[in-house]
Formats: sequence, C-alpha cells, structure tokens
Amino acid sequence: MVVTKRSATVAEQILETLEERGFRSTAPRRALAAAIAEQEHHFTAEGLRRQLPPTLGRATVYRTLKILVEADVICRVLLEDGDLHYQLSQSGHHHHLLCVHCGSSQDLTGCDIEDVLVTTSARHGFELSGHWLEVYGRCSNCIEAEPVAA
Amino acid sequence: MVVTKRSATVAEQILETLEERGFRSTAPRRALAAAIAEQEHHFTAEGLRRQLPPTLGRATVYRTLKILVEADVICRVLLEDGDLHYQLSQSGHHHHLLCVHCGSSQDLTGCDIEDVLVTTSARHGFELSGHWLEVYGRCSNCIEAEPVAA
DNA sequence: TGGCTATTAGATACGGTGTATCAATTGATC
DNA sequence: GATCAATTGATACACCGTATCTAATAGCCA
Repeated sequence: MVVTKRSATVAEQILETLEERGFRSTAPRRALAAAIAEQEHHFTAEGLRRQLPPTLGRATVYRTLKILVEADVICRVLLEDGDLHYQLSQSGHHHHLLCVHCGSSQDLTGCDIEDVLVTTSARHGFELSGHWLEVYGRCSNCIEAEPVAA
Repeated sequence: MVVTKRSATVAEQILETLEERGFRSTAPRRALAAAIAEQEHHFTAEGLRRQLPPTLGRATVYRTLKILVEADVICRVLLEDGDLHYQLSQSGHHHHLLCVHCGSSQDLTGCDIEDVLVTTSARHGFELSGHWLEVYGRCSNCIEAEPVAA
C-alpha cells in the first residue's frame, strides 16, 4: 500500500490526540499510528502486528490499541461471526454498516435507533444506559459490481 | 443451586433438540444440558466447565456449545466490554436487554428496530442482510431495589 | 547540553477462546 | 451381544488480551 498524504495526516492526528491526553510520542507509537492510518478496512491487533517490525512487542500493540479505543481514536467492530476487529473511529457514539462482501464500513450517525430503543426498553421496565449495534449487508459499490448477491 | 423441576425440563428439551438434529444423547451432553439449564444468567464456556467434573474434556464443552448455538438452543451475548457469553435462547432472531447491575437478561422480540434499520441502511445505499444489537441498562428489579444508579 | 524521573517498551508468563487431530470409547441399531 | 459410526478426551495449536517486571527513553529542567 502506498503511503498517501492523507494517511500521513491521519497518523499525525492519532499522535496529536495521544499527546493531548498526556501520552508521550514514542517510536513504537509512531509506527503504530502510521500502520493504523494505512488500514483500508477494519483490522485485528495481530494483523496490525504482522505489518510492523517484529521488534515491536506484542504487549505494546495491545496496550496502544487499548489506549486508542479509550481515546476514541479507533473503535471496536463486531463482525458477524463474533470476531472483534478495530477501525478508525468517528468520534462519539455511532454504528457501523459493514459490508460483508468487501469488508468496507460506513459510519452511521444520527440514526433514529436510539429513540426506538428508549421506548422499547421502557416497555420492559428497563432503564437504558447503552447499546451496541452492528449492521451487516452489502455496500452500494458491491451491489453495483454484482447486483445479485453471490 | 437447587435443581428445580423447571430446569430439569429445560435440560430435557435441550437433549431433545439435539436428538431431533441427529445428535446422540451421551453422558457428557446430559451433564452439559443440566448445567446450562441451571445457569441463571449468561455464562462463559470456561465458567460452565468449572461447574462440571474435570473429567469432562474441554473440547467437548466447546464442541457442544457450538452445536447448541447452531441448533439455536443457546445464543451468544455480547457484553458491554466486548466479552462474548452464552445464554439460553428464545428461538429465532431476537435481541437482549442486559442488566449491567444484576446480569439478568430479557429477550426482546418483535421490536421495531428492523424497520428503522432497513430504511436507514437504504439511505446509505446499503442492502441489509443482518445485524447484531445488544441493549444495556438496569432491569425493573434493580431499579426497584435501588432507584438511583450506583 | 546533560541529567533526572516518570513513562514506556519489550520479554515473558498466564488465562481464556476456539479449532484440529487422533486414538480410544461408547451409543444406537440390528 | 456384536458392529460401526459418532463421540470423547487428550493434546497441540493459534489467537486474544492482560499483568508483571526490568531496561530503555522521552520530556523536562537546570
């Protein structure tokens, strides 16, 4: 994959966010930020690690990913089979439209799900505090390329 | 925990479902069915295993859980922290209202989420094929016991 | 510029999840 | 009761994620 100007900027943004939160800018973190910025789709910790020099410790990868999730730089994505992946995140609460065909994902913000959930939960005497939603299907590109699902 | 008449029946139902699907009734499966029937809340493979005689092999537990998920006897539950647990399932597609306080869960069927999702996805040019939704909050019992969240 | 100190890194170990393989056992059927 | 396929348990493997500990180092300050 070519390092585009855009991905370099994303990497810088990741590091800036970390520094804002009081984390130091270190060589491993710069390497990780660059690698994350280059990911086209969602990725796993181990997959990311394979794209980095083996000198970069496993614990560092997991530690940094955890920090980045907490800093809302990346978010966790639940695949249909139950696998947890990561991907660059819009900030704030949002959901994903995951294409099961090409692996791409769109963020889904400002949807009406929340309202429906509040009323539905209330009907069960439930006080809602959070939810997790992933949506699977085929994206417009894949539909165009192959109108009928394989 | 006392083995109630109800849980005995649940265990029998589990075994019956397996037999309907062409699986044999074996001593390990009977033990597993009984243990699952006794679970009050969602559980993990390892947690279940700890409640069973150590002679029952690890592979058998995971193998049987997999079969039971496929047979729709149990389903996987995603906890708020990303942990995947199991629990007895209503058949068919449904969601869970998970109480983050006591760990209980209610099944949520016939909700309006699907409709909202179809229209929202369509707006993104997305052809919806499935989704995963978990709802977290406090159940009516916990609200009653302690009206203000801890 | 050099030194100090808290942060960070990497090694390692541990526990959990889940699958594959394979010899030995066992359940259903005849 | 014998037969044979299904199942079991042991074991090994790969992956995920966390904890611990010592060595290295980033960032600050003099």
